[in-house]
Amino acid sequence: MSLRVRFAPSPTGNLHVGGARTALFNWLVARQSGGQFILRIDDTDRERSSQEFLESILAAMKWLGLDWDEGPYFQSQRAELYRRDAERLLAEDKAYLCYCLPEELARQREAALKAGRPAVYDGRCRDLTRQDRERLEAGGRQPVVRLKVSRAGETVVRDLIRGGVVFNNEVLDDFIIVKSNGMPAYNFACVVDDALMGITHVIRAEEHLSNTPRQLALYRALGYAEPYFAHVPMILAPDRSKLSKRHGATSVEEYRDQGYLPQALTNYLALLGWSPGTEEEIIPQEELVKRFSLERVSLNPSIYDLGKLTWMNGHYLVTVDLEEITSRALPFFQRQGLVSQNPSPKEVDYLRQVVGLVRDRVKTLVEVVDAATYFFTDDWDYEEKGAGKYFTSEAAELLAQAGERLAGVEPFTAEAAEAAYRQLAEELGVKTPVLFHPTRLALTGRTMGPGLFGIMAVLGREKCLERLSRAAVWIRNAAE
RNA sequence: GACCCGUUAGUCAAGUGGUUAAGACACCGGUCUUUCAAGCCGGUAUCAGGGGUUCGAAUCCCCUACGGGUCGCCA
Repeated sequence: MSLRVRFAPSPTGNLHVGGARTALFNWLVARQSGGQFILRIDDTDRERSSQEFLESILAAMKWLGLDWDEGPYFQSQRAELYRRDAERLLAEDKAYLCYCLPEELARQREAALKAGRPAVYDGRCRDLTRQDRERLEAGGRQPVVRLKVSRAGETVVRDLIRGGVVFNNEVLDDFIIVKSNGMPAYNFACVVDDALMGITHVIRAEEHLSNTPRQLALYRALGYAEPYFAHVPMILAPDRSKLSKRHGATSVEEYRDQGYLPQALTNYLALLGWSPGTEEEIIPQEELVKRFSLERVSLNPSIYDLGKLTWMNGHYLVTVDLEEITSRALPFFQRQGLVSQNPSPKEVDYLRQVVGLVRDRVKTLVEVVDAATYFFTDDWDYEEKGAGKYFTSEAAELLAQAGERLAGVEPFTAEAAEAAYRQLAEELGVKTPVLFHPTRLALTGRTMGPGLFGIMAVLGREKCLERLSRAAVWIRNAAE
């Protein structure tokens, strides 16, 4: 039988980096084994689920290249399935109706916690008579369904990552499987779906490990085959707390919008909690598919390190096809109004040259834009410190001469411009930096950036001459 | 509080009884250079603590400490 795994987010928030990693691990296992990756939406919480979050999760999955073979299935549309199994459990006397009110339960729980007893439900509704039930229902109470759970013995969770995890069944109680509004509770819906969908490996975050004995009890009560489990460690914030908003971006879409590449996020996330066992760090998705294994997933939670992600992003920024980087960068330029909404092929070609020039000195697509604004607009000032240092009256003369020299360069290429510049420096008896620095400032307004002659070639002769003379004028004005 | 999982440098981590305890990010230095990066070369820094077991422990066992998770009619 082929392997079947699933990712089951609940649409109550955006796709979190932790969720994304869980999805990635599932996807890798499926792709590696030729099995199926199923997407299920756990939307039984009607209050908190929203269409907006659903779309955002789907978009993030697609952006990461995590395609699914089946689904998305929606738990909200599978009520019949849960009802059928709940009724079966009731009929087989493996479950019962409970009329306790949430407030009563909360009070009991609190008291138990305070007294140092395990906070388990005492099973007081287990033996309600028909008369009891009728009386309570007449009083307007809507029952929940609870599973009868034996508290004898122990339950062993066979986990592919941590081996057997033993739980004393004392910690269990008759937990709720159907809420009073008729919706299935998480553990129940999850087990019914996983079983009915033929899920063979449940790969999920470690926070679910403590829930697993409950789910196992359900598999057994329902007579369903148990899957393999693999609980992957959590991803923590730098202060070792749960990753949250106050630690910065947490959702995949935020990273996308901040100019991170899916290649980088995928690679980084794969290495958070998993290691190939070799010295490699840069492992693209296709390679991950071949190399990934649950056995090599680590047991300890890992801390999210934005710095390393950023480094990796910088790496992918220069190694991924220029064509792809350009098209990913385009919306960032458009957002700044530097490139039109429907760019002509000529504009795109220009953009490609610009991106090619600046991409190896920045880390994100946002930085690509920041590093390249002067290619698209003349609306900037000279960097103050640089102007003080390089825009001397002598420089004005040099820039004027450089302009004259550039005017005659044919064809106007980076190589030809450089040759002309070096020759000019020699003729004037100045060291090349003396000529280069003011030129860079004149052309870009900045003291740092890509190779000077590459800039010239992309900018074009006309623009260069214009900016050179503009700088010369500026210097003379400043001198007065 | 109870239960479960965990603990190798600031961070990600390799390591499965005998290693000079890999590698990467970050940091520091050097090199290259028209600038800034990148690249290249080099450096600082790690086995939570305590007991065992053993000729020998980062590796096996126990305790403590610390961190995380669960204990919801959230998922």
